[in-house]
Amino acid sequence: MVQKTSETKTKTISVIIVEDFKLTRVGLRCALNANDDINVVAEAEDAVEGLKLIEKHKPDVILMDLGLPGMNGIEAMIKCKEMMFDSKIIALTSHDRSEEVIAALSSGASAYCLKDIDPQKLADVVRDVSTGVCWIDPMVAQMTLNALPKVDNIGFLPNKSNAEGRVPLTEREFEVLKHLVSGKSNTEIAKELIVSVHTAKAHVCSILQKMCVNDRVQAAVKAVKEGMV
Amino acid sequence: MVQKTSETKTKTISVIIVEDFKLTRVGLRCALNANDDINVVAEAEDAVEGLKLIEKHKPDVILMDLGLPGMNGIEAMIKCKEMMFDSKIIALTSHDRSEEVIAALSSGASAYCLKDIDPQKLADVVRDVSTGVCWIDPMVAQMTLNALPKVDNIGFLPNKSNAEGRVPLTEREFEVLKHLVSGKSNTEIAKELIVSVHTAKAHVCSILQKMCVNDRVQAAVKAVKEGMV
DNA sequence: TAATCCATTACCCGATCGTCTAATTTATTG
DNA sequence: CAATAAATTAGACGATCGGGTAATGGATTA
Repeated sequence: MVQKTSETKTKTISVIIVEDFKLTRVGLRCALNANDDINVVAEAEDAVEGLKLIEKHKPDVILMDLGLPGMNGIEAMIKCKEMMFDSKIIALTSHDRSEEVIAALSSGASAYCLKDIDPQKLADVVRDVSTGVCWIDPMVAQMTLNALPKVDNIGFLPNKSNAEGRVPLTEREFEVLKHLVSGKSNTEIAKELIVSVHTAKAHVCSILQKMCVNDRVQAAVKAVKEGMV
Repeated sequence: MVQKTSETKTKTISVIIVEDFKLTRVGLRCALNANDDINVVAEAEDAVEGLKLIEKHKPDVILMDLGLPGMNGIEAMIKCKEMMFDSKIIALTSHDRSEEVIAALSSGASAYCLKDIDPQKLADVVRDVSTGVCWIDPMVAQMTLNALPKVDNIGFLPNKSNAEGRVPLTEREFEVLKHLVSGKSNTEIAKELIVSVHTAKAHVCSILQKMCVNDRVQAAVKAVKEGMV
């Protein structure tokens, strides 16, 4: 039994595998289940089935093959992000085409692994990703970094009033924020959370103050840009 | 003595630390040298000294603080990349400003760590990065991924009912959209563009329809996510 | 136990929003 | 020239928003 080195949490990480090749699927499951802190809770051989299982199990991590029949992995990830779980997605493929890598990572994947990855390394990635880390395979890391907008700005003075005075949102407020970002009105948010409109408004007000913005549009934009949701 | 889990190489990873705070420097060195596969070969307290040491030792991995006195970490990394060693750089900072993260990663860093990282985790990152992995701290992972060009813009998805049925915005509408994304009210937008509120409202209405959204929040989020602004 | 934070609900009020209809002017294109 | 699209302005409507203030119950913490 293999143990983690750095992580100290003991919580089991639930994983769903979406992969069309049965053999690969079995391989992935075995490799991951060999770790007692990782538990493969379901498997799917296509995106549609995968999405159902994801909605049902709300796993911590999703292993998503990109070359799926029918709906491909990219589309699946986009739909996956529309459902509002915070499952982390690992894109798994044998391709190293730049467009596919960028497409995957910009569509919801937090990690990109090539299929020749060492099984034990994959387990490490699953752990990393479950904590929110972005992990990109060496073979495609450079092309990904190259795709980032270049910054000519050599104006980096430590004027960060940002991280300092930041007041953290409560869990409930985060829920509200997610709905807010999706464009819901206070009434709709209230309906979603099964509370009164007054409550929703109160949360929104609190969010605006904590995020130091004047209205919900600024809050939504800031949330998206800073990856809060 | 801590051992790696996944990696099987036995080669020692040489590391150079560039960090102005002596205390942090000592902490980093101790944390890393506690691993027998990692060897801190040199330390510098500013970028100039760091570059000299890097040229001399050609380390596998460079731990680069971004907030250095004099030449900052970003500049140092750019100069570092001009020398053509394949040293991998880990940007180390306590800031989580989006611009700084993107700047670092697009200027040569393969990894971005916040300084509150678990020391043992940092050793894992050093190992990962030495193999070419791109590793990004959970706190800033999402904002980095958001900075990648969107799928729609790279035409990965062949179907795209989106790109086809999409009605293009006029120039004026784009102007309005930018202000809208920045959280301005119709009145403020009107003032900016030196038109009446009615005009601003008309444009916004038109934008909402063309973008197939119900309100300005959805428009703003969509605009940001799709990199329209 | 007292204090504090959070979630919840409620009411009020002015400001803003989104949609509608309708009109004028300018520019471009057929 | 005629037609079309874009930009502009206007008034009016109901819906929604954001900011106050205030109260209650539950949970956690000092």
